[in-house]
Amino acid sequence: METSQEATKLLKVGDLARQCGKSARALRLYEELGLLAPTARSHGGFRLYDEAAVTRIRWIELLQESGFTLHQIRDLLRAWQRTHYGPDAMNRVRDTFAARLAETRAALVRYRELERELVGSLEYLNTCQECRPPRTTADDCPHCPVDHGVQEPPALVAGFHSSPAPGGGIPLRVVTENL
Amino acid sequence: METSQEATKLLKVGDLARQCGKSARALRLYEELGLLAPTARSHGGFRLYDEAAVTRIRWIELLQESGFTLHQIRDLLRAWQRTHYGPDAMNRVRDTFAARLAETRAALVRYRELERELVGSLEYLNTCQECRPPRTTADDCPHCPVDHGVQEPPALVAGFHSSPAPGGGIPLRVVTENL
DNA sequence: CTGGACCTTTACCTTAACGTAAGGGTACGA
DNA sequence: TCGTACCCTTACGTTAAGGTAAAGGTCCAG
Repeated sequence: METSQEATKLLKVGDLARQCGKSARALRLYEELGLLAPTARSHGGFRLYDEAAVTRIRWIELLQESGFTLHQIRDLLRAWQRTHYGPDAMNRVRDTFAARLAETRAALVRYRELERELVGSLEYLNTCQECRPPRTTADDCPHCPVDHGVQEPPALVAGFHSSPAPGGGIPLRVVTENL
Repeated sequence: METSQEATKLLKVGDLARQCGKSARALRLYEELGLLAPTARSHGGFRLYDEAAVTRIRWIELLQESGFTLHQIRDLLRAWQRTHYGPDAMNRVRDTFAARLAETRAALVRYRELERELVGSLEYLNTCQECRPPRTTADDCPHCPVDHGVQEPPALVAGFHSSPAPGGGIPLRVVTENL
């Protein structure tokens, strides 16, 4: 049963794809981008992967979820492979991670702000719920019986008013002499 | 000087674009998508905007930064405009914001995890810094003088090893009889 | 040795949010 | 009445990460 190679049964793209929850197309794309290579090809040209490929693909997925693009992952991989030839490449790897960390932290700040904005907007929309339809300013809702504590509409809500609906008709073609 | 209309000087796309830090193309796109409409057209067909357009654009920008797509913003706007005809549309607006809030919170969780991952990875890479080139496992770095406290490589680092460089040459075409 | 499942490459399609260019008209100061 | 800076529409290009199709070759169980 055992050939000259290891008997660790090799996988065809379809098998590998199923095992990783990816499409065969995706795996070929990864190869095209230099992220993944089959350990061998069958006599007839079929890609054959070993178990390490599974690890690699999971890793790619993880990095993708971390916000890296496939191209960045490729660069990262290339840099790592060049660590054989000096520490510069290693530094690039570390820098890339550091940059991503910075971006991640920036994203955290932004998302926290956004959360506050959304909560505020929802609060505003909810307090105004009984004035149907609710309007953005107190002026639009003059005899509103509720004394809602929220005064100025949150920024996310403030933009709704004004500006004609673009879907309307032909926008009036005003002859504005003396622009 | 004052025509029949308000004398609030109207802006041409270019002016508006400059004032909002957008391109004229973007503003036309917004119009095409139903997000923005000029209050009028000049005799010759030039778009003419009033100051409300600035507010609208800033709002669009804010929503975009909040993770909404332009199409979603359009839907939001349409729903709002239909609040005239019942509370259903209003509910859709509120639901949309609520959904976004949920997604935002999910993103916060993900990013917090990611931050930990990245910090861990950087820590790992830094402790291994003096073994040039650093390797992922202690085995790869046998006579490393440093007793680095970090043992197993973080997931983000673990995927570097193994798998041939796809850029290499023609991958060996092994005749694997008896697959 | 054959059928059907799977594989190969090549190549065009998709979505978002614009960029850029072409070909031509407009607004307005000098 | 220019000149020229700006505007109009139409339409194709771009990037990311694949999807999908076409035309054909391969693997292997029966």
